[in-house]
Amino acid sequence: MRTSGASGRNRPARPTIFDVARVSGVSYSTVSRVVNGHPHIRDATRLRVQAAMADLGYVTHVSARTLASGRSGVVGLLALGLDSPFFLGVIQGVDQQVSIAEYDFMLCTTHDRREKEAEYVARLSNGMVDGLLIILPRGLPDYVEQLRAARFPFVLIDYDDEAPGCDVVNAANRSGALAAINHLLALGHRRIGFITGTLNVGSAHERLAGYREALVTAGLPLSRELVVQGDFLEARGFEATRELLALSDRPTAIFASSDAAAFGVLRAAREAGLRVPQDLSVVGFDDVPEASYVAPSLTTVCQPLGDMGRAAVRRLTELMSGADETAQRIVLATHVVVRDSTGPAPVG
Amino acid sequence: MRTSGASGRNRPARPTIFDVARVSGVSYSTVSRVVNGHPHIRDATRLRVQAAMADLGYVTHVSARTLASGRSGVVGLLALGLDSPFFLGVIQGVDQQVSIAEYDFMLCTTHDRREKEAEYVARLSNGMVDGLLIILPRGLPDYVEQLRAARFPFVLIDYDDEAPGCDVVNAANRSGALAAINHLLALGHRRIGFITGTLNVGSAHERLAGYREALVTAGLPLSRELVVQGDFLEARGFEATRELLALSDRPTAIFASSDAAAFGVLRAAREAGLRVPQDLSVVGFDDVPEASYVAPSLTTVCQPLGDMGRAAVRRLTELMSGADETAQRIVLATHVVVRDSTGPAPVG
DNA sequence: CTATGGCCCGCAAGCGCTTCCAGTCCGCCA
DNA sequence: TGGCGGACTGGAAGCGCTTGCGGGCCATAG
Repeated sequence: MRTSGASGRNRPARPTIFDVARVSGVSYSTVSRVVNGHPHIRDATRLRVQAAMADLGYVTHVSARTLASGRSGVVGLLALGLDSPFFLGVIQGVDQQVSIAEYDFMLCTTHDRREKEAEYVARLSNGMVDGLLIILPRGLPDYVEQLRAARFPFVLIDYDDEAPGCDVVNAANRSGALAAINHLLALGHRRIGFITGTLNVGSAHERLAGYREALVTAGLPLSRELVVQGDFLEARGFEATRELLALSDRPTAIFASSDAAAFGVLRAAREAGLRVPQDLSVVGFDDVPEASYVAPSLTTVCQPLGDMGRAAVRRLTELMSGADETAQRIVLATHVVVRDSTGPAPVG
Repeated sequence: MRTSGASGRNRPARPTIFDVARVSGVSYSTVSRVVNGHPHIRDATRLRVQAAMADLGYVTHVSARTLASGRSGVVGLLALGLDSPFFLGVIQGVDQQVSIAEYDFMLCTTHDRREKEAEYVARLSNGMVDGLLIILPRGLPDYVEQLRAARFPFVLIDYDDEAPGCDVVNAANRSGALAAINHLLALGHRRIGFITGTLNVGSAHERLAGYREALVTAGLPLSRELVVQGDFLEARGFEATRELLALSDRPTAIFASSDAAAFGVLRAAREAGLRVPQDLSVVGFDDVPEASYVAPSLTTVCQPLGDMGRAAVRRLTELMSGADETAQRIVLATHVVVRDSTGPAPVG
């Protein structure tokens, strides 16, 4: 008879299904069936087994189960890092929905070391997780094609480019930016500065595209000088604003690609002695909590980060359960939240 | 000869060490040795094997390795949720250090369902992870004792209570609060309001204790009315401030147990027409990025969140590598960052 | 009284890997 | 020239679990 040995370590050995089987007087496969809720188990047997499990404190060994069944019950999330509120918001939604779907959740960050990504993906997709969420900057890496070829379930998040055959969830970045600019146009602004995000990120491009589209539609010129490269962060937002305010014909409004950057705009405006919104209107993007309680509170584009995470997980669970429908792109709506940092353009 | 079957699914089968062995003409155990970098492998053999691995795109199957070796190479982190900047800061540090230590990182959140924690811990500690970091609110649950009994490596984070025999990493909450109050006292403040955190969290208690200690040391009375229950969040900070400002003898300074709550204080002060810091001084706790760029910028107690995460991982790796020293409590220093939200107490 | 079929349940064969235990081979010393 | 030890490699067992297959068992039908 097989028995659970102490496995060399001096840790007390955990009971296995064999121990449970012995105690409850059934075979180990019956124990396995009880654990997995299979039908065709006599109630009396099931109860005996469950009692024995409780007695011994049996806990299933996830790796063993994974190895034998080929399913791990874990969803992986691959992200660059944990710094921006964007990641965090998405991750919260993911976390929530994953737990609802009764999966576990493995978070992997690559810290910008792009070359490690492929390795991670290979390892994860090889038995570690049943499905993968990937928060992907611009540009489809090779491993995406490999995942597709291997028919491994995965969903890309915040990927604004073309991704043939891939499931994608993202926010309506372009139309959000467009709506923000239209809001400013409606207030009479004609010279509107734009601070971009990190341009190796798809969403940053789309926001820029929305800005341009709005201006073009309104028949306004696209001044190169009004678009300043940023990086989503406060410090750069501050500097970029100084550049914009130094222009001979300074803008009356500034749209930043993130709330953090917009906070930098506010700080630069204060420093320059400009009142917001009387002298300068400011719009952000994200709608982080702080946006509503700084002074002046920030007009911004609300991006449903949590919803994106949840939607991605929902789609992924569909894929994992074998729904082999054709790939879809899910775009979640954004909307402008008008607060105190925007007002009518100054006259003259 | 063993061969890697298609295992039933219609996914292309991943190559195993058997395939690599066949291609490179060695035995599978030799392949395993090459993979794990064992000594006593002839260079020529190693190269042949490595070439075959590259050829076939071999990736080790983590569950199989875990099952066979008893080590998973994964560190688990158990937290209530991902909402507060506290968790996030710690998690970033953890993430960073885990990756340096060449481990993988599994994040588990319990969403306040305390009853699920024990289950999680049991599953994780049973082969899923090699060590566990636990961000624990007040009160030691049973499973901690079980982990200790099983000699399973784990570290508690932000646990300010007694935890005999446990490794703990936390910030100097009490002395941080004490220093903050002393800062206010030095500015001449005598009536200082305090907004607590969620009191089921150890650190919230310690901050309160620091507040009290500072007042007592200064020979000032502890007015019950000056201590208002909060929850670390902005909205409650706002309300609590309204209560404090409604007192007949209103405080000239307010210390909030978190920066978010302090932002609520600032908002309430604005609404009440009070100038900060001329009419009211405000101090927060955490030093989140926003603290430095709101107006007025926030005087706060800086808590080295990332360092806490890193320290916890370092300690955990020690424990996992068998350094069975006696448990230690690592307390990381906090310090007051003086900014614009505090000033001399108003005269009269 | 026996054939039939549905419930239950046990056995064995793996899942992909690590690791102990024996080898084999070779160079070297006596 | 025989033996010996070290470097290197192969085989087998086993980690804890799932699952296909087959065989008991009982009730019902023939």
